Amino acid sequence: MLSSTVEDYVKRLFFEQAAAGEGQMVPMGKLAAAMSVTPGTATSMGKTLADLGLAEYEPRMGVRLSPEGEKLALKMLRRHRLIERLLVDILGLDWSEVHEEAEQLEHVISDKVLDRIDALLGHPTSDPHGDPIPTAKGHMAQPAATSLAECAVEMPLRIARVVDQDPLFLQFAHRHGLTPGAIVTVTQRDDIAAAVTLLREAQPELFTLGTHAAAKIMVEPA
Amino acid sequence: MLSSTVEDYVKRLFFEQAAAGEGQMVPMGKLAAAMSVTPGTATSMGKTLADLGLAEYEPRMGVRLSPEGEKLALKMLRRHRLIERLLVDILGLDWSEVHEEAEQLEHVISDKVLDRIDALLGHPTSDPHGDPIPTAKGHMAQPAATSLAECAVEMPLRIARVVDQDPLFLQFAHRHGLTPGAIVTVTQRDDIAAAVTLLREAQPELFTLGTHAAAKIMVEPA
DNA sequence: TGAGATATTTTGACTAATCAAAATGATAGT
DNA sequence: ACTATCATTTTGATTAGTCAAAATATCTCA
Repeated sequence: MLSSTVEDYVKRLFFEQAAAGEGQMVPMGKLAAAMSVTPGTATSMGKTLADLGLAEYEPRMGVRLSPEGEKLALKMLRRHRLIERLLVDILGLDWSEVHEEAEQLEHVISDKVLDRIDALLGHPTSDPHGDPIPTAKGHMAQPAATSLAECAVEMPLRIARVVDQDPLFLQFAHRHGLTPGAIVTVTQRDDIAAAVTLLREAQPELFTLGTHAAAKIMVEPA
Repeated sequence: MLSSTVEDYVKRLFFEQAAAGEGQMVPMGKLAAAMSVTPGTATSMGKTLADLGLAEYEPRMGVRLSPEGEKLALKMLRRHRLIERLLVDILGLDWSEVHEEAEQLEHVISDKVLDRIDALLGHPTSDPHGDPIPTAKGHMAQPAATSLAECAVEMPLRIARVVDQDPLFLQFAHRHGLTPGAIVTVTQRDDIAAAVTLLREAQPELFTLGTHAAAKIMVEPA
């Protein structure tokens, strides 16, 4: 049985590794910062992960998930995202508050219960924020990679994911109809003003938001 | 924030205290046995509970929950039992397997999520085994106290609760229609044979079970 | 009242996860 | 090639929860 601390490190490492790209080693400092822990703690945990066969650790180089570790990370992601869907679709919680809840629940839900949740929800492929849910076998669809800050203009697009867990941002996005599934068209992008103006299918008025916010809203061809 | 270990001790203490009756102190040995822990561990935890204001601890006498502690215990019971209902009614798990699951989940479900579960289930008053669910305010109905091993004969009775968490026993009970809500009539009780014979509303044949098993099935007037 | 049995408490040790701070290694820039 | 800087690792300490085993208190019964 793995501790939930170990599970958290593995999950975080997965994200850091994805950000670093292509099986790069993640430096201990990065991992420490991501886990809000001192560097020494990250080092000792790096060794622990290696002992558990979940990662490779090279002194002064960093850590990298092993195939085992990646499998675990994907399993955690599946749990997390299915739980978020349950909380929103069945229990009616707001999408802005489910991340924190799921963060706790993902460590104690059994495989059996998870399967039931999956079935009850009709085997969903994405969570409330649009993030893809890995399959039970550990396969995850490639998520949309273009944001409103860089997409083509004058072309109808579907919002695929909103990549920010901050409740305030999520509430803002919801208030303005910028949730997964919504269709929008960027009418103008002004690099000097660092702003993006767009037309939302449901509303007649134009809406402008800064590129920093726009970069968090991922789209795909409608 | 209280650790889940503390929550577990408080819950267990609540049961031990109920078994001892009337605000009696629970000896450390009892608590240790109930928690499957050495006596020394129970002693040190007793002091910890006292420090947290959850119990009174008197050396060589035992521990007893404080009003605070009782409130917490009832809260844990509410969580546990509502979660069991969710697992059975919404997720379709078997009543024999939900106890273990709930044992984990009860420590990480937030109050908000619990309220949603309560509402979704329509504010149920008992869990799948028939145990009463305390209200949010901490009030719990008095559970049925007469078992098939001691009830009146030749009188139709409703099964109110089945007091055993062992999956094997629960599966047995279910297989023979001895679940909360079922109507049965004891036709005969044989003290020498240590057996109880009963007629189940749904089935024509008589059914006999030993008093040890019968004592786990609590009934109330139909 | 004293001896033995039994329950409880104490003590010392262990593990996982953490921090602070000291030690060490690597890097880059003159 | 030397040194200043920065990242990493080590070391020693802490906390919660646990055990084993030794010490102590209480109870019972003769």
